[in-house]
Amino acid sequence: MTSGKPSVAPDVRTSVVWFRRDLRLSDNPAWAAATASSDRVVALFVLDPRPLNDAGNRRRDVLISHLAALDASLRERGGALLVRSGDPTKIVPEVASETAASEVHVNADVTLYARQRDALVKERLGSVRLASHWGGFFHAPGSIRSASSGSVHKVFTPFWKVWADTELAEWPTAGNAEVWRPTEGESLPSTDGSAEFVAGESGAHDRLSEWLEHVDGYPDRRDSPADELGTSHLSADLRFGTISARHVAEVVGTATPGRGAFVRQLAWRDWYAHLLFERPSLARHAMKPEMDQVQWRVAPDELSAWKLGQTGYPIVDAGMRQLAATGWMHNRVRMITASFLVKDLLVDWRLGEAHFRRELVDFEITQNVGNWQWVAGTGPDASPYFRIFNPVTQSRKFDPDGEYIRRWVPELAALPNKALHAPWEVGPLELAGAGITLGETYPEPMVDHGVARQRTLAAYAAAKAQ
DNA sequence: TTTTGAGTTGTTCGA
DNA sequence: GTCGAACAACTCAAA
Repeated sequence: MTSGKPSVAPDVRTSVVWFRRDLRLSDNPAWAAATASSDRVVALFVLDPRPLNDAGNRRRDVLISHLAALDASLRERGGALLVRSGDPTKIVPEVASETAASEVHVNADVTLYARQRDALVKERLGSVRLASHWGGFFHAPGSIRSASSGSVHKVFTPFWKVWADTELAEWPTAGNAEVWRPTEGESLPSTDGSAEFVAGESGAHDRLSEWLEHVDGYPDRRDSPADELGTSHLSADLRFGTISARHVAEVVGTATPGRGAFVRQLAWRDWYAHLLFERPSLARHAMKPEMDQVQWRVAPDELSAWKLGQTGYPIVDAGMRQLAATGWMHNRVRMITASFLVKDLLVDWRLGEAHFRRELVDFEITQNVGNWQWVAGTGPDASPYFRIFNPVTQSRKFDPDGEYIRRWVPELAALPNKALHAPWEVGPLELAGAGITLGETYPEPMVDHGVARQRTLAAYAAAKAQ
């Protein structure tokens, strides 16, 4: 042993658990395996500037809050979280060496960046074993395959049938290793303290309990953006791994139609992870090459108006403002706003994906890319390209009382429901009665939907003809 | 190998 | 107001 390392009794077996997006101790295969196979474990988190730079401040703050909660849980067990900043491919082997660890345990991630990073860490660890587990999904990426092709299903429904019929892989059971922090490490960066939620896995479990009281209403309420209890609000917890998808699915079960419908959505989450794991190119490219040939419009001002919630279509603006204000947007409205960017403005879906990537607290690349490609009609089992959402029809159907629009576009609040979804359709007198002047207090619609629709159909048809 | 059935979330048009 | 067809044919999965 070289000098400078802490002297460690040779019969003490040490493991490092390198946390990434699995910020929990229960139901965590990497943590369980390490605590079962070792005498003591070091809990490490590396603040890696590269993915952090992709994140907006809000997601960064949520991450830090969850890390603080993880640290608190570890302190209850007599240890603490070791935090280091920098390049994990250097830091992880350093920590393994400093602690004389014989194993490093991780839960794997599907992204290309994560896979290349982990491969390099494995190489640099030398004789220290990198033990990789899957903890973030119900079924591990790559484990569900089509019987006929041997690869991932290209259509969701057959994937889902196999997914539901496949027995769960067994996860390791946790042991009693001591939680050890060898050095003080760095302290966590500060947040602006505005996060008004209970962080960590206890918060996540509370949110699941709350959801269990409403999940039976899911099929009827999931599409109402004004309804705070219509969806689970668990997306960010799944993304940070403060709760496991497997635990959620097992607790919810399939005993009622609402429960079955909700668990089916977790299968969608697994499917997009399977797809991106098998085909990393989906992060940037359409499933079929010709769909990459759509001549997208270059329209920075229109993209900017969309981001700001100033398109003149109230439901679109409500959604974009909810995103800007909270880092979250209701699923139905994600579809409407995304469809508006791609199919009304004919702007490249990747630009919308990049905006959501920065803004969403629950951003996860597999889900973001999968869903944007679904809306754009470019991905596997996507919406057909000629299916173009009408933002006014969607608004009247899913926000009939205008509650969601009034919440996020308050300058329109005085309009009666009949006029709220398409204010340009009513006369200036009625607008004036509500204190509105189009083009001044609220924008004129950026595009005529009928015209935009024809433009998009033509652009996609031209791409397909190539 | 061939056949058959099926496919998240829609919109528009005309009878 | 309600209904069915067209959108556009295609690919995938499994028997």
